[in-house]
Amino acid sequence: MSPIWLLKTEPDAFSIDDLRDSKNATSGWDGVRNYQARNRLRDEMKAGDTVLIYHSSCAVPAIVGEAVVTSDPYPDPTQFDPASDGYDARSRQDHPRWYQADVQYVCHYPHPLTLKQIQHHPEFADMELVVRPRLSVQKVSERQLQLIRQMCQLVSATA
DNA sequence: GCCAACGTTGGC
DNA sequence: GCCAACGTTGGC
Repeated sequence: MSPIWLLKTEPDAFSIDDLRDSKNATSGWDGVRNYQARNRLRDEMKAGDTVLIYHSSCAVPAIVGEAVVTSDPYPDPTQFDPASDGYDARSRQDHPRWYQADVQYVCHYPHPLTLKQIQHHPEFADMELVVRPRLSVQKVSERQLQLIRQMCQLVSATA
């Protein structure tokens, strides 16, 4: 079974609204600069995978909606761009260090699931968001996905 | 803005 | 390969 992903983003930098408003409602999920997150993205992410979008470092940290992976992983071009925050002088064109995948907007949740709700619900006690909050590419179980959709009053997403 | 957690770097 | 110093993340 393909994994369900939770991708963290700071809405001040790139929010789910920004994703929705991107061309074709699709954007490369660039800027992952952590090896564990990179390994997951590069080695396990596949086109068609379901994505939950999480807003961090903001007034109300929460899972705010869904997206879908629309490409297999490929090298993050910002690592080669000296003008980019994501620039990495150690990256070589023939040996990229950082990867990304394309992600397409699916929906906003009518009622985002706040971190506070997640922390207080026993079903989410073993969620990576709770146990390893800093990892920026997380996995969510099918059971947790269904519960998240229920709690956000979205029974079925059109993915 | 603070600070705890934790990932990365680099000297040895 | 160890580990201290340092940098970053992200909730509060």
